[in-house]
Amino acid sequence: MMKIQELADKMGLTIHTIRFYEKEGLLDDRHVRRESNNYRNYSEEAVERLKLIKKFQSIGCSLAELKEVLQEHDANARTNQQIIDWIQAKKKEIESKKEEYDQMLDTLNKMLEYRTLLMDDPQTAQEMLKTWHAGSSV
Amino acid sequence: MMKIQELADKMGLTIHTIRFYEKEGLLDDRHVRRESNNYRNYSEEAVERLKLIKKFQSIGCSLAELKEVLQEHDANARTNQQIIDWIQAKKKEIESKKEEYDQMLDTLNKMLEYRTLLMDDPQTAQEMLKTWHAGSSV
DNA sequence: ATAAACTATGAAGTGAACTTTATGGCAAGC
DNA sequence: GCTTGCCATAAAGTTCACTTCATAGTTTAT
Repeated sequence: MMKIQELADKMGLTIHTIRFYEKEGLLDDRHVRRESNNYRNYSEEAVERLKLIKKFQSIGCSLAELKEVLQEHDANARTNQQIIDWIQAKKKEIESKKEEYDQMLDTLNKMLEYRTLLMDDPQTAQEMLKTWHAGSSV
Repeated sequence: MMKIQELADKMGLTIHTIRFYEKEGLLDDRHVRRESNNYRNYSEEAVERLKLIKKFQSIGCSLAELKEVLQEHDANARTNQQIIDWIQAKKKEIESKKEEYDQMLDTLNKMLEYRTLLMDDPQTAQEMLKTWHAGSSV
């Protein structure tokens, strides 16, 4: 049984964040109870809960999504196949975000190519601009 | 010379966004002037300006960063070498974000491996859990 | 002439995940 | 018994890039 600051230190969170999670319904009375003085009192399960929250955050879950996932986790409501499907959907989500970054990198590489050429061979660089039809420089 | 809705249509933006950009200092009187009725009047330079804004947004620039970049662009204040350095810094920024996503994918792949095994060979999956020391399931 | 459509302004709202502020009740040490 | 420090709550603030709202002046079409 520990108080909020102890849990915060243990988990590398602030006490504000922990209270915030509780307000958002990510913790319930398996994790927090009140002492006679109204102070919050956390069980070991709270530690595991916060680890789980961190794990799901680390795979790109929003708190809203996390709340759903945790509710189903608590209720043991999903079959293994459903979980597999969910993981694969999450993978696609992240892969498509990665592709966005790849496009940014493509653009940046083109800019870099142009700028590098501009140092070494300004004439050819000029040609490049026309080819690209890149109106306002790069 | 065009009015705001025409520019918005041409650029695929809303009139609100265009006014917002002006308020943020991304457009100046080379791009917008006022008619006698106080309506905004946009030049062709405005079109180019918005294209430039879109280009920089597409490589992951915030509006704040964009503002800086545009000011220096307007003043012709950066050498080619400085621009090259900037592009490379931007690339690193984006690559590190990509790495975060790679880590998420790693985790998801491990989860998937475990869950798949759990369907095919529950016993071995149990072993896996112990090896991972993954406290609260995966 | 009147309604519809476009323009203007400033302020407030959105969403996500916290953080900060304001205010005040307990507790531990000296 | 007084200060220091931890605990409590509710509400507001933060960041970003817009969007929405409320209100009102202007222009165009019928």
